[in-house]
Amino acid sequence: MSTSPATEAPAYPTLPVADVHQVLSALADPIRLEIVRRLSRAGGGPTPCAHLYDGVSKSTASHHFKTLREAGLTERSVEAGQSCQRLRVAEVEQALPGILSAVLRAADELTPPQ
Amino acid sequence: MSTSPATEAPAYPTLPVADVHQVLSALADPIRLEIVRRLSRAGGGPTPCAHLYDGVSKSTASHHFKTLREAGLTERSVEAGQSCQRLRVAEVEQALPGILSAVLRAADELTPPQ
DNA sequence: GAGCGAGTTCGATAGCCGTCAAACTTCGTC
DNA sequence: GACGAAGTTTGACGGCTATCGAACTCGCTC
Repeated sequence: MSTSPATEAPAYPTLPVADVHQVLSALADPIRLEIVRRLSRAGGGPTPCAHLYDGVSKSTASHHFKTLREAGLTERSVEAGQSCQRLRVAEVEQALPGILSAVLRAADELTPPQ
Repeated sequence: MSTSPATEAPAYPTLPVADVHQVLSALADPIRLEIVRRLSRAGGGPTPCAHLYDGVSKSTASHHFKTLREAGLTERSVEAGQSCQRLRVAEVEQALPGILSAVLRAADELTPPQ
């Protein structure tokens, strides 16, 4: 049944940062970690989905976006008609201090950005 | 074939600290993270296997020990006839600075020790 | 409003992972 | 040497998860 709100849709809810297990699971997947890296490099602003992944299908990427969102690592927004993801740096840092920055640093040492 | 060294057995080889993906996967499992927490609380010394887990069978625990060892997080030794595990704090800190300490801190906030 | 492009959802599938019991190994002890 | 305790390995099983194509939805644009 289509509710189709006439005013505005909050789209997808932003969830609280999950516990350490769920966050580590989310970051442990190479594709998801790469998404997080690109979001981080984008400076914390909303980034269009299409810029965040390579080598997997759209449906797979969408699944990973959902996983990251459910872990509270990202949130979704819509900018000029296209779906964007944003890394919730401050919220994650507050909930799980030091983890995100340490993981991003380690990933950069493994495979430096370009 | 049993080589049975007369001098001393290095038992199981200590592996290098694995990449960030494998380490995060190892730490993402609740039972393994609890093992790591107990090893950390033991002050970096070798700790008998039996003190490191509850609620799972010996074989499952042994499987988790192996996973941690393969990620380079722990190493095995034998003290007075019983098998012990040791958390490789310094090695992990050097390979992946900040990750282990941040994860342990987050775990302590989730469920404080006793 | 017809068409299009970008994302998401839906099934379906294959592989991985956590779990256990049972068998085996290796100690130490009687 | 026989027994027992502590760990490990093996084999099997169930559930979770990453993946894809196809169908669907939602905004734009013409």
